[in-house]
This record gives sequence, structure tokens and C-alpha cells, in this order.
Amino acid sequence: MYGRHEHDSCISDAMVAADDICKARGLRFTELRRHVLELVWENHGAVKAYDLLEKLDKDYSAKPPTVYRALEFLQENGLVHKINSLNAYVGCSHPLKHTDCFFLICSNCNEVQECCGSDVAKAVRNMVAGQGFAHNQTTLEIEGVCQECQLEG
Amino acid sequence: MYGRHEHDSCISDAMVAADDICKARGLRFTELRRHVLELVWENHGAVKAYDLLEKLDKDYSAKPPTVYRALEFLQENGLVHKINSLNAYVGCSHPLKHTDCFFLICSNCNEVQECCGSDVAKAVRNMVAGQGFAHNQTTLEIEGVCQECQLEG
DNA sequence: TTCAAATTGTTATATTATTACAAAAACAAG
DNA sequence: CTTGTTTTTGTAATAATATAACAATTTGAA
Ligand SMILES: [Zn+2]
Ligand SMILES: [Zn+2]
Ligand SMILES: [Zn+2]
Ligand SMILES: [Zn+2]
Repeated sequence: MYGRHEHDSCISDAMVAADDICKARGLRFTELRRHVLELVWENHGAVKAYDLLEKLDKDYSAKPPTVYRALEFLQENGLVHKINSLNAYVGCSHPLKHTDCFFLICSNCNEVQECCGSDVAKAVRNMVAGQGFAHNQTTLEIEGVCQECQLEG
Repeated sequence: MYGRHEHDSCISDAMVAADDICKARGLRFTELRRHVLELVWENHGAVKAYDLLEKLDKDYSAKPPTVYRALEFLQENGLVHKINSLNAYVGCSHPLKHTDCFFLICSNCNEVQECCGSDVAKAVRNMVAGQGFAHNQTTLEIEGVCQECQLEG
């Protein structure tokens, strides 16, 4: 039901981490925001805003701004990332040590794996510095087929 | 008017290259497709599809599918790239040797520079291979401020 | 209690992109 | 050239993604 691993703990871990972060930063982790984050974490794939909206709509009578505002809050605080190549959103798997991350997107099972702190980031920094470019934000999204799917395939 | 360099040659170079590529591959480089590519190349920034549409509309009575189809053709044949983080399109600056490219996007002057064949690509390949991931497509878009803008700033 | 700030609700609209089907143009074969 | 097929373009409708503007509510602090 939840993919390849015991996924319940992913959600609960993420929620605990989010709680801690919000508490530490004096942010209001409201019911709505919590609920949206839970929905984002229902699986390890990226979720579309309007799918979140539909799910939310059962409890709340949500309209687009509701979900986009929650996503904005979650993104600003590093709890969620937007995958630009999919126009979709994914929970951050390590919000406390998120730096120079990138994403491996399996086009077979749709899981998104977040990777971090690697030589890739170093290479990007070097290359960019060599060009005299002052970089703020890196979007690195790699589409392909994950190992599990290759083995199954 | 055209940014920092003598830009006319960029357009004409790109059109010649496009001509050659289409001829070599037996593709139909129609008036419409040619026109769209010219419009994309009017500057070195990324262009929105609906801005192209407006410009096109003066001559043709273009509707969205017209421009999206032309962009699709141009993308398939490596003459144009989509910048996912901007939902916008940019002319390929080296369509014949385009491999493992990435983009430096200046948020001040909006120019997009396409870089290619670097250590970054190598690092990506290594990292991804280390994860057992079979990658097809890499989206690497780096937002920041270009050197010229830093000097002027 | 009162006030200001932050959050949420609501309506409308903007932006980006695709589907479906009809017309026209280009091409290949006879 | 004519015919039939494929590719391209036109057109209308609609889907998918996202934001603006303003009102109502909740929250937390003074
Ligand atoms: Zn992260
Ligand atoms: Zn997979
Ligand atoms: Zn290119
Ligand atoms: Zn610049």
C-alpha cells in the first residue's frame, strides 16, 4: 500500500521533525499546515497541488489558495520541496540538514529520492564560481529509473 | 537594445544551424517553426509561450496549440530548451554538441547561459550510478546573478 | 479587553498547457 | 497530373497550475 518499505514511520518521523522545527523557530504549525504536510507524505512520490486540494476538500472546504499557502509555508521552512520538472511537491526527507540537495525521480514507480551534500554540489559550486556567477538556488532534478524498478523490470 | 553584445549574429547563427540540422535530418523547417525560433532568439533570456503567442499573433492568427506545437518540434530537435523553473523557453546555443548541459539564469538581467560538458555532468553521472539509478534526463538550472550584473550592481 | 498581526475563507482571475477534430499542405506512388 | 496518405496547421474548447484581492476569523500580545 505504501510502496516498498514500512512507510508509516516516514510520515510520523516527518511530522515529529516538522513539529520540532516549527517549535524551535516560533512558527505556527497549524492544523491545516500539518494536514497538508501529512498528505504530501502519504507516499514517496511528488504530489500535485490539486490532488492535495481534492484530498483536503473532504474535511475542509478547501480552495486553491488554501493549499498553495500551506505549501508556501512548508517550502519556506524547508519541509517540502517543489519539483519543477513535475509541477509537484515532495516532503523533505531531512529538513534539518538540507543543503545542496537534488532529486532522483523514478519515472516507473514515481518515487522521488532526495540526495544531499555530495560531490555534485561541489562540482556545481566550482563550475559556477569559474563563470563568475553568484548562485542562489539550484534546481537539480534527475529523471530515470530507480534500482528497485530496474531489478523488477 | 539586444543586451550586452552584438546580438544579431546570435539569431542568424542559430537560424543557420537550425536550417542545417533540419536539412540533415530530413525535417520540415516550416515558416511557422522558423518564425517561432526567431522569436525565441530575440534575446538571451527565456521566453514564455504566451509571449511568443502574442508576438506571433500579429502575422498569424495563432492560438496556443500553434506555439506549443512549434516549441515541441524545436525541443525534440534540440533547438530550444525548456527552463522548468521558469516555465519558459530558451534557444539552444550549441545544438550540434548539446550534451549534459545546464543553465545559469541571471535573475537581474534575465539572461540564460547554457553550459555544457563539464565536471558537473561527470559528478552527476558518478553520483547517480552510485545509487544504482539509471538516468535519462537531467534538469539543472542555477539561479543567481551573472558576472556582468555583479560588476554593474 | 483591546488591538494588531497572522492565518484562513472566498471569489475571481491569471497563467500555462492539452485534447479533439477539421482543414490544408506536402509528399509519394501510380 | 491524379490519388491516397502523412504531416502540418487551424480552431474551439477545456484542463491544469497558480495568484490577486479582499473579507472574516483566529491568535497572541499589550
Ligand atoms: Zn530537503
Ligand atoms: Zn522506481
Ligand atoms: Zn542546448
Ligand atoms: Zn545578469
